[in-house]
Amino acid sequence: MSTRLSQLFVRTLREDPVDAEVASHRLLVRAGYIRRQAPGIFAWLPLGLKVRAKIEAIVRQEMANAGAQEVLFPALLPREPYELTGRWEEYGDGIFRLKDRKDADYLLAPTHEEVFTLLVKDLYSSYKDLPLSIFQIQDKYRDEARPRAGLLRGREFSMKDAYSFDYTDAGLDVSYQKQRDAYERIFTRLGLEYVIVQADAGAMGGSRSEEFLHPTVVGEDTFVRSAGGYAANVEAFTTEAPPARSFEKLTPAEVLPTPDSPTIATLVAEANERHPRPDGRAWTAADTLKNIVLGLTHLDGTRELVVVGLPGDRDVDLKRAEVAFAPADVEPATEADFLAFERIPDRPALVKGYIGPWSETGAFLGEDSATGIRFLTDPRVSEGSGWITGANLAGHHVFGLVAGRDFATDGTVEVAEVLAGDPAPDGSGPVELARGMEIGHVFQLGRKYADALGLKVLDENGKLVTVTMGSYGLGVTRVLAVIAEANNDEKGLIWPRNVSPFDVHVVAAGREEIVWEVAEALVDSLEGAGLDVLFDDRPKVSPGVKFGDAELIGVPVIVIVGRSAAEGTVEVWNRRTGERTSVAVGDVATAVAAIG
RNA sequence: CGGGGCGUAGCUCAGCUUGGUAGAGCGCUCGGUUUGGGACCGAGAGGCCGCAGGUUCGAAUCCUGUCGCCCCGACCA
Repeated sequence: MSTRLSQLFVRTLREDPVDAEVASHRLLVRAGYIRRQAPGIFAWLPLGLKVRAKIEAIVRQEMANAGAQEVLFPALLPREPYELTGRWEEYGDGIFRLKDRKDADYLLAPTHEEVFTLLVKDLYSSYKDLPLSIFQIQDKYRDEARPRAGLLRGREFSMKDAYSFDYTDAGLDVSYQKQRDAYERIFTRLGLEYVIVQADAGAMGGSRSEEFLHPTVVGEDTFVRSAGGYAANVEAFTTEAPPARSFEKLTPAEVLPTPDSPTIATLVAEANERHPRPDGRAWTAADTLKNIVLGLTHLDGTRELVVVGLPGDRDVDLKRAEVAFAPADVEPATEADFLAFERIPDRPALVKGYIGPWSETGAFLGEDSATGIRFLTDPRVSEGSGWITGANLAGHHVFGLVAGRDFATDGTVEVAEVLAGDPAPDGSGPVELARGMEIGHVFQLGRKYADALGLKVLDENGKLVTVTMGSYGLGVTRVLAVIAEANNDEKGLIWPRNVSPFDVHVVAAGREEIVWEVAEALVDSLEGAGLDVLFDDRPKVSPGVKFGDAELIGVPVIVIVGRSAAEGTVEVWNRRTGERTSVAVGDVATAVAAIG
């Protein structure tokens, strides 16, 4: 096949579009792959569609390898299935809803678990039909609060979503592994670096969940990884508790005056000045126990105050807190929360800046304490660890307060921020923090949807069993953007060969008749060799413009037919390395094939 | 939802402070000259200056309101 640039529906832009910040967005628009229609919604031009189709082809091959069959659901769906699982409400403002002429509710599907489940229920009723894996490549619609970065977070995006159906947990493990393997092959073929991180399975009720993240500074997720191979989303990171220590040699706790020390920084300074450590080492923030009051809003609307205690050198990571307290909503306690607490009879006052689990009159925090406020601590607050913390008395802290001896907790909680250098929970060394973009997610859903929608089959014993499911998402248009993000330079895009819109970009540079004759013949022969050729045949366009467009469009191999055409040679230009070599016309196909 | 910025030609922008009825570059059309790194000359097409009120003899410009967009944050399977 070949396409003449003079005929291709495209217009490249000389300047960067003003609304594009990240490289992939900027370049895909500039090079004429996509055009914005509305925030987070894009039209696809021929170049963009060709790349998209190549990515889809790779995905389809690997889905077939994994034994999944392709189906296609509409993007426009009725309300009922989503009503059955509660997601019509749960999604809130996150979905596009619409009504038909009879005032019936519809939505543009944000994801398709429900209808996949219902279709299987419709067709299958025996264990003999399982396992089953089916998938589609379909557009999803989410009314994002803030679409950003072009294709990286859109309101309309293409996703490959696969679902597996098994009637045993062991079967689900096998199906899950097949998809997981397929993802590894897909991203490897696409040349995309990826890290598989443990994800939070949380509110979805699943048992196993892993995300494929592509490390990139424009990524939206923060994850951690260790040199020893541990990787996890920060939401899923767990902290190893130090071993319990004996209390025996520890000195008793002591209340000391610390006026004007409502913050950790002032407390540490004051402690070092007025109450230096007996061993001569300086107090640090990590020696203090910071007690943060959080306000939880439970699903039934009730409000609960919770205090979390964590080492003073760490802040609460609200994303981790959301996971820890799911499904409740979490926010720092508000003034209204403190006022409401004050109005409860027979409760001691919370002294801001001096809150702690212990007071001279007994336990202050915890379900069985004077306040009755639930008190959870970071795993580092292990039995036998000693702390400086608030004495619930303005201007006073208690020093040497020992967990398990002087105060008790209602349990541990993972809400502290993760810092670079923290030890990985599997002992594989200290972790580093990195940014990543989620490009795939494999997820053992378990029986949540099958339960809600009544998907059961008869097993070998003639008993009805609920099917267990997995869901496996891969953002096709996001992957396209991520590839563009990872493969460009200041001149434009540089596609990997197997997703490039064309195999080779032939540029005719020069006005001599011979240039055009040689170029035409070359295009024919490359086509004959099975290559998909983009031919810049524009007659009155200067070479500089053609070279610039070729670099912008990003086909990895460019062939320049120009001043040496008469001698039967052309230049083969490796877009990625910039290297240009003179090649006899007859050897071009071989030279092109040699460039990955 | 909070913070910041911006709406003038297809694109990137100037003009607004100090009101006088629309500009540049690129792109596009026609003619000619050019042709290995975004050429040049000449002639053109193209804008309800986001929208609605108001002030004024007169508003892109001043005032009020409104809508929209972009960026950062919150949120997000």
